[in-house]
Order: sequence, then C-alpha cells, then structure tokens
Amino acid sequence: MKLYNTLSRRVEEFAPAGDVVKMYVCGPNLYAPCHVGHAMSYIIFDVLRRHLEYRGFKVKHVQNFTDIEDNIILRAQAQGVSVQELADRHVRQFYRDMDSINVQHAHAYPRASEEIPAIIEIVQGLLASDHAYQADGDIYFRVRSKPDYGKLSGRDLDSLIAGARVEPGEGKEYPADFALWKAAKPGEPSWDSPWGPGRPGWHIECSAMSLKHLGETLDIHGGGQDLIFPHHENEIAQSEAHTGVRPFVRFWVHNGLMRLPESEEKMTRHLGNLIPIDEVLQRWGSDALRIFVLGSHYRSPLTHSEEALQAASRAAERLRLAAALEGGGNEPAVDPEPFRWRFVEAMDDDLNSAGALAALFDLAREINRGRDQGRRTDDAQAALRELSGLLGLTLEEPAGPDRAGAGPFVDLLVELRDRLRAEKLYELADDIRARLADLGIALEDAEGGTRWRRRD
RNA sequence: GGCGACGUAGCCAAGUGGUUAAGGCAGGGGUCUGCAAAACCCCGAUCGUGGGUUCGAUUCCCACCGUCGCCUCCA
Repeated sequence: MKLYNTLSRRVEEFAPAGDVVKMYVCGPNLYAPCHVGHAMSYIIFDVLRRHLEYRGFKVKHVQNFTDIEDNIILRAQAQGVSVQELADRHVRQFYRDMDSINVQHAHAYPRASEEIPAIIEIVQGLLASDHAYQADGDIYFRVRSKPDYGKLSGRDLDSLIAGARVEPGEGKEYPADFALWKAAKPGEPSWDSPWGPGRPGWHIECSAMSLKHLGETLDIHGGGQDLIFPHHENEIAQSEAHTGVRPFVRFWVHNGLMRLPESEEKMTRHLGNLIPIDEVLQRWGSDALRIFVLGSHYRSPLTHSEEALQAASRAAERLRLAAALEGGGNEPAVDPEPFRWRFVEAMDDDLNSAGALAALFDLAREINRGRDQGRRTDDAQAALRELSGLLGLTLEEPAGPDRAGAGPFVDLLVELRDRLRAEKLYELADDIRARLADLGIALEDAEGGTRWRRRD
C-alpha cells in the first residue's frame, strides 16, 4: 500500500523492512482522561493496523503511556493522590474508552515509569558519545551534535532560535538543547541514577520503549501532527545518536487534529476545549464516531460538530440496515467483489477511508436494490459486514444506556398498535407512532411485521 | 517573523490535466404504504479571487484573500 511519510513529505510505497510491521504509536499522557481528539488518532491507527493485517502483514503494535512528566506530577499533588494512583485511574479509563470505540489493543503498553533502567542506559550512552552533557544534575541532549537535526519538522537551528520561543534554560549550552534527565526537585517522584536522584525528560521514554519492544528501526511511528516538533524530532536525534542506526523510523505517520467549531483551535487538554469520549459515545455510538472520523482524510484537521455526528449517525444506520435486513430471493446474487475491490484500492491509497466508505455505501445501495428485485443478498451482506469491520464498524445498534429496559414496553405498545391497525383505528395507531417518535423510537410497518429502533 | 496545510453543491467530504467532479447528511419530486417510515428511482457544483503555463486546469506555477497547525505542554 501507499502511505504518506512526514519525513519525505511524499506518498511512498509501504512495506515492512522485515517480516513484521513494527508500529509504534504515541499514547496519552496520563494526567487526565482522553478526549475525542485522542479517539480520532487511535481510531486512525487502529484502521491502519487492521488494513495492514487484511493485506497480509503481521503487525506488532506498541503504544506507550506517559506517566512521568510535569503535568501529571502537578495534577497528582493538586488532588492529593500519588502519581501512580492518578496514572492507574486513567489507564483503566483508557482501556474502557478503547473498548467502547472498538480499538484493538496494542500488543504492549509500556509505561515510562517502568522503563527507567532502559532510559538510564541510553542517557549514559549519549553522555559517553558526547551527544549529551551534564549540568547541575540535569542532562541535556546536544542538538548541534546532530547535523541533520530538524529534518523531520523541516526547520534549521537558526530559525528555531530566531523564533525566540526557545527558552534559554539554566545550564543549557545552547537554547535548543533539550532535557534527557532532570534532577529531582523536592516532593517529586524520582529514581536513582548515576547523576543522583531524578526523572527522565519527556522525549527519551519513547526512544527507550520503542528500542526495547520493537528494535532499532521502526517501520511506522505514529501520532498527532502536534507531536512532529519537538517530540518526534527529538526522538530521532536521540535514537539515531544512541544506536548509530539510521533511520530510526522508516515511515512517520501523523494524523490531523480535531478542533471545535467555536474556537477553531485544536482540541487539547491544557486549553480545556475538549469533549470526553463517553459523551460522544452515549449520544451517537461508536459507529457514528468512526464514520465521522473516517469520512475525511486522516491527515486533514476535523471540526467536531453536532451536525456532522448526526449525519454520521444516520449514515451508520443506513449501513446497519442494509447489512441486517432480510429478504431477497433466489434471483442471481448480488456480487460484492467490485465493491471490495474499490474499498481495498482506496485503503491502499494512503488510507483513503472516505473513498472506502463511499464504496461501502454503494454496496449498501446495491444490496437494497437487489433485495427489492428478489435477488440473493447474503454474500453481499457478509461482505458489507466484513469490510465494515476493517473500519472497526460494528453495525450494531448503539446501546443507548439511558433507555435500557424500555424494550419490553415498546414491544407492548407496538403490539397494541398492531391490533388497533387491524381494527383500522388508524388515528390512535398513528398517535402512538408519533408519540414514540418523540421519545426517539422509530416504527416501520414492514411486510413481516412492525420493526422499531432507536433514533435521535 | 520562520516552516507547513487547507479553501470542492445548504452542511460534511473524496477525487482528477481533457468523456457524465465519489459518497454521506439535509432538501424537492416520484414508486411502495391505510398514512408514514425504511428502501428504490429522479433532481443540485462556472471546484476561494486574480493572473500564468498548456491545444486544454478544479487539478501544475505565482500573487492575493480567508482559515488552521507547528515553532511552548499537546493525539
């Protein structure tokens, strides 16, 4: 398949270097719960993984948790709990969120706090090779020791410094140097090291964890576009300086960011302009969220909106009904293969999920048409379910937990209404239908009997 | 200020140097239905503005306008 590589700024033909695709995706900082922006990113990499597997590649997927860092330490102190406790709480929430949006679990979820020895080893190596230096117990990476520093984000050191946003920093030799290890301050969690008690800087954890779990060269390293600089730039510098192996990553893949219509700024936790994952799920369901996300290209920014989710929700219903409704007959079967071909071709083209979805909707129409014509549709419906699954769609009705338990009562009303209709008491029957519609229950009088389903 | 991305029908959004510019949602008409719904059929785009390259550009180049991202924690 073809995949855009941030490093080359081009779409390239993708294949793993070995027999397994080594894929590392930057995970969340555990200082707060994830929001739909995270969901967007993890859905996209989930779909990338599913497609690679469909294409016959074996994928090893690793995602980290950041559980040492300024924000999480501050939050824990503010809430009067340990960093560990706060992190654990958000890890549990993370797994619930991933399950609810049908994201396949990674094969490993390393945590920074559990990889300290590996981190220390790398820092030692960088010190020994003069790529790093010590200043008051802090260790900094010497950015000027890497002539190609800036190659991922497309910037040179002069313009970085001229940008004036770089903090000169206490003991730094050079303003753009970044911390590998920070000396402990009072009250902070710390670990023993050859340089005294301290904790790792932010970027080094990913270098250590990817090296340990996947090796010196990754096939794919993913994350949001906001991580390109400085995080991923610094990872490259550290990792390549440490191992001497180039490239650290063969394909850098970055997703566009989600934003809110009011602010038109990206959604991010420190701005507080965010929407929790479960809020979207409870209202619209997982399939609607995925159709919303996958309906545009993964590298484009996406604006969160009620209208877009509403539209995606209706679209999900369309696919669900096409896959589920029975009928048809023994006329020649509907052939799903042309649609499968279109689907795969779109996905192969830099993960064009919008094009793949379009193929799915066309297949749905073909199924519906075939059913009207008395043709066999079971194979086509099976294909629709299978291909939907490659996008992580369940084609199941959203749970709607607030109405749980209402089912039997709706059944009762529907049954009573059917008797009214049999008596031709249409006014009453229509009134029941209208009142149920107000409550979010849609009725359909089909030949085999009345169907009902939830609808906003 | 530096680097980068985007601007396609009412809304969301693919895509292509040249036959009819995907798909979803919303809307209008029709078929079906007791009436609806679902489904099916039909209907909508001078592709931000102005130049340029070309036999021909929405697609390539330049300028401008607008929006956004990174340059600081960030998916």
